[in-house]
Amino acid sequence: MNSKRVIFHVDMDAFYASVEIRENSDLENKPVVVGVGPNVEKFKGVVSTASYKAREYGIKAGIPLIQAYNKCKDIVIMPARISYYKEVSNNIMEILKKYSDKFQQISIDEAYLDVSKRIEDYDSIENLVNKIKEEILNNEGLTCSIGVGPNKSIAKIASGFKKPSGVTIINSDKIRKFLDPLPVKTIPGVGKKTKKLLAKRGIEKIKDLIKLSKSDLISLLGKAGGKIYDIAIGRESSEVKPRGPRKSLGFIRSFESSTDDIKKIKEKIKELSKSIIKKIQADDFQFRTMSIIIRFDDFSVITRSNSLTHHTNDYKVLIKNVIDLFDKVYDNEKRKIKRIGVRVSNLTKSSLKQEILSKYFE
DNA sequence: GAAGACGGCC
DNA sequence: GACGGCCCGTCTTCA
Repeated sequence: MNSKRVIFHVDMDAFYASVEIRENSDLENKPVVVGVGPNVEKFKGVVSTASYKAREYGIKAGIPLIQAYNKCKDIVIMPARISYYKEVSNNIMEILKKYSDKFQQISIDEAYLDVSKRIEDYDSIENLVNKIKEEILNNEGLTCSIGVGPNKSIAKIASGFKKPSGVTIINSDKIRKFLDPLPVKTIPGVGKKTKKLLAKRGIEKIKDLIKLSKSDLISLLGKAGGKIYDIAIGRESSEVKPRGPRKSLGFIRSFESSTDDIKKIKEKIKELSKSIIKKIQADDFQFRTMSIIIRFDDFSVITRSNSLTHHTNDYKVLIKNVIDLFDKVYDNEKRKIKRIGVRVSNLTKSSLKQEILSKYFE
């Protein structure tokens, strides 16, 4: 019996920015930034993805566009075209599926491949990695980084180790050598907040982290602590499994400047609701829970939600509930609103019941 | 179970 | 100081 797995994590390099550069060769080697927000031309918004050239100036995902501009006056800002990036993504995911026994898409530009059955030795890993990189480059003109490891977490950390267009292969006997010196932040699930919490206790590297027991970490970080521990000791063992159906769907939009104009806000809520219904119906979903998300100009956020007893995909039902939720909140609020969102959850496929029933009657 | 806050990702 | 989301999933809390 050989239960040793070989997992690939494939991660596209600066995906959105790379697609834009592919579409326009003038942008090559320029500090390109894909921006999202209410008016990216006027620097109202944030960086979604920065090209590697832009990163040399300290520009990275999440920072305000105006900050990015201040770091480099030559930046080229491209508004995000998510639906187009999704098309490109689909092409890439089809390539990756072909080369895997089990496949799991994680996000628009990331996936896990379980390739255990296709691998006999180190050389065959290298061959497979190169084949995948080559096909993506030839077909789509894009580069990716690939991490290889005995489990998903190590593969993921490895793919981020050398970028862009990197390949990092971690054999089972090199796990400690690889993980020990890495900062805790490289562990998936450890963000700014967890990093800070650990730093207070002098824990900065993964080798510091594994000095604690699993129960120490759980009492410190809650349930997440257990997962983080397993990853740190190299024993995370979750399966590569196909992505399930989505659990929620929402749209969120910022105003160019904060507003308390109720009419304008409700107009936006209707717009967002309409988009949701359109998408929900196209994908043949129904929902049972509806939420609004409000961000005020002081950056505080509140969400309010409401569940029905049955599923629906009706616009009227959504808009009524969502406007009610908004009215309830905004009655006693004087703060201006910067961003508003609508979200539906508790989704089911409309046709699912029929499918199950028809199976019984076959 | 429902609701709401929160964290992480590109 | 500036500030997103064709952004979602999960954790926590309370009933």
